[in-house]
Amino acid sequence: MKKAGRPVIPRKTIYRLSIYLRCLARLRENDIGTVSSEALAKAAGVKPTQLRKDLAYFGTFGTRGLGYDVKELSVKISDELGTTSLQPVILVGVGNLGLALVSYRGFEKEGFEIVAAFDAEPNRKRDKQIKQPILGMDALPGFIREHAVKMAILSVPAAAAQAVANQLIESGVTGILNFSPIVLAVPEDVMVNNVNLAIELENLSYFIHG
Amino acid sequence: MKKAGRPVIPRKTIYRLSIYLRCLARLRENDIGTVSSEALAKAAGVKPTQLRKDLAYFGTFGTRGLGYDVKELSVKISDELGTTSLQPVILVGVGNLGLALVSYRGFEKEGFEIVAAFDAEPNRKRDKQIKQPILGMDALPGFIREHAVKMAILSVPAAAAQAVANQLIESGVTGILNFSPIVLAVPEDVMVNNVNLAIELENLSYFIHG
DNA sequence: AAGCGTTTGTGAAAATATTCACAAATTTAG
DNA sequence: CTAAATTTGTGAATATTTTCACAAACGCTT
Repeated sequence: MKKAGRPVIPRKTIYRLSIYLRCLARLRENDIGTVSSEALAKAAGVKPTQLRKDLAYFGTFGTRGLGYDVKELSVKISDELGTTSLQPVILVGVGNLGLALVSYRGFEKEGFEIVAAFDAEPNRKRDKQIKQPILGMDALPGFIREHAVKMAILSVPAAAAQAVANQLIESGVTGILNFSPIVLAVPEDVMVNNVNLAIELENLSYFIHG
Repeated sequence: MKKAGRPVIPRKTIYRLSIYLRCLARLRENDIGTVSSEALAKAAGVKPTQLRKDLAYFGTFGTRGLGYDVKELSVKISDELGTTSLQPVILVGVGNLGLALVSYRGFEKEGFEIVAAFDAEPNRKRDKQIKQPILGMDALPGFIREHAVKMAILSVPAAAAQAVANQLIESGVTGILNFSPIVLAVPEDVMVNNVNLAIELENLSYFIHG
């Protein structure tokens, strides 16, 4: 969470930048060259002023009276997010969900590649063939160090999550996308993003019923 | 997002209530009868004052000098979230991810049941047997109305997402858990929770590299 | 029952985030 | 070239969320 030198960009803004990037990609597919903050904001589901403020955190890219160049803005946001180079990612916990995530196409399209998967039972019979190797947990530390892996997807059962997270961190992982339904305790310099599907549903449930 | 009810509880608080509920469940499993806001907050990864403020939105449940009764607080939060009764949920889009979600055990444990799945190609060969029926899209409106389904999980390709969402809404769905990587346009009274895995990774990537 | 130590509940303050309002810059039309 | 029409960028104003600070309430011990 340290960002020496440059302005510190709020986490929420970073989230929205990712959304803008996707909207821009669609505009590009439709051969649209320029877009106003109003149009882009609408596509992203935010207010135009918010979009402009978000961009203002790291530069000024628009042309007054005209809008933004779609291609240029894409590149600038991409640069800022650091998504220009392919990131190696590993996945730990090849159960139901893990198996689906490994073969999820959405990742590679966005510059991430799951290079290997790990599981306590690597040889267990699984419903699906995947192109990545499934390795045992003993191979984890070596692999992380050897391939300089910084990011991991954690989809192990709740009971094992903290222990596995500790292993990951000790071996050098600093970013964890956590699908386990527990709150991980991690050092300050390690970033955890939680995705808890049950909570998302519960949340929906609340707001639709009152 | 508008809430006509008397106690307007922020969305973020609702999120955290779900987290507290899970922490309390673990305390219960360990036969712990009471817990202080400090201990519970630590388990949930928040500050004690935030926990107390969150609870204050809908009541006062603690005993000064002692803390909270684990069982009682669980019930109170559960009541507030409305998770006490089993909610029927449908899933649309039985691809890679959809298939995993249908068989994900985390949902039922939390009071949700995926009662049916729908897909444009219901009879396509799939890697996995599931207990729910996979129906064609033509059966969607009828099913929703007949079973009074209010919540849906949307895991169709981006290109189809908006059209399917429209169908869902027209048939009576008011809460959508959206896994498609696009921003859905929906009426005010429909709630959408987005889960975008690529964005989560991108977000991580940003914060670990700086 | 009185005093001590603990922990809640909550107004007030601080920190963040969003929205407004409008000048400045630029395009487009005539 | 000039004027009208857009649309950005941003300081100021709001709104929201988090944190602080501390009185009040309770259990426990003696």
